[in-house]
Amino acid sequence: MTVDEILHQYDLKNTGCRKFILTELLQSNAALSEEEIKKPFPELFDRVTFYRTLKTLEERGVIHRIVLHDNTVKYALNGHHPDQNPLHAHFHCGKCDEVLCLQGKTRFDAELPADFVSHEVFVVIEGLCAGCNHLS
Amino acid sequence: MTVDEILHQYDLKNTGCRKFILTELLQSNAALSEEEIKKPFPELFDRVTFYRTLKTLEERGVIHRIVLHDNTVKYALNGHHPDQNPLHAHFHCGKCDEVLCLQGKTRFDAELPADFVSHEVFVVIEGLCAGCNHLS
DNA sequence: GCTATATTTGCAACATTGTTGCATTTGAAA
DNA sequence: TTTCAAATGCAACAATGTTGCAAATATAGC
Repeated sequence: MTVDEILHQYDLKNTGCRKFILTELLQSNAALSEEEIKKPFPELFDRVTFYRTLKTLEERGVIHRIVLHDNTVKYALNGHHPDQNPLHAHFHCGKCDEVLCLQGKTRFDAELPADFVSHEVFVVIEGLCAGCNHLS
Repeated sequence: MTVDEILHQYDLKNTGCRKFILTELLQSNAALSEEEIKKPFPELFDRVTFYRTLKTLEERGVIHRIVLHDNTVKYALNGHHPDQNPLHAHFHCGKCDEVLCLQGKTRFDAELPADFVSHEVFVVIEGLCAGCNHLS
């Protein structure tokens, strides 16, 4: 799946900022913060353009936001197929700060109070990744 | 459990801002945002004092932060006994914005990649509470 | 390839929240 | 009552979120 194909599939114009963001996310298998995405060319696009482009990509379902417990935000591409799974689980390494999506492979149950309805469940696992775990 | 008892138990000075915040949290069975805590007396304490007091109370283990998927933060008292449970689950009503702690009553499993270690798990369930569910 | 048009972008400006330093005030122990 | 570490208020700054508007640009139709 190329960047151009993704943009076409979601009926989005092929603009510089979108191509840049999607290219960075495609190259990385970890989720990236706005700052991490910008890193190779910090001044290439205006702050506001970046902000609005990320918002658009999220609203159209191309990417999703991951909010960590320290209040920082990372972004990752959605799966190619529209994601029907209401359980969004991510792993955050407290040492190297890397964030991974845990697709499937997770299970969550909750007894909610009577008449409560659950729409989506967001899970963040804080811990150490394999690399950082070995170093310690 | 009174505010004074809590402060004494955690070996914290009995100051105005601390008493105010803990009183508000004790009265509410929902988690509260900084703004919601301040609501009755918005100008009673300086913004910075409020910020630092919340930080102190969190560091000392009196309260805990809940980071929602929309990036907002709420605060709630910890249980009286030091919380050893690494699973922190909360419910957020998307309509009335109320946040509840789900103590126990939740179960989470994840197959992490090899050699990954989990320390804490933060869960936020987005949905509708009983009241808002009935109205819709 | 050219034109028209809706969309995207950059800039300025402002809002909100997080954060630090420092001088003053205050809680509580002696 | 005195003393001192701790808490508070103020000023200031940083980071992030957000809006309005004019200029630039992607693409659909000719």
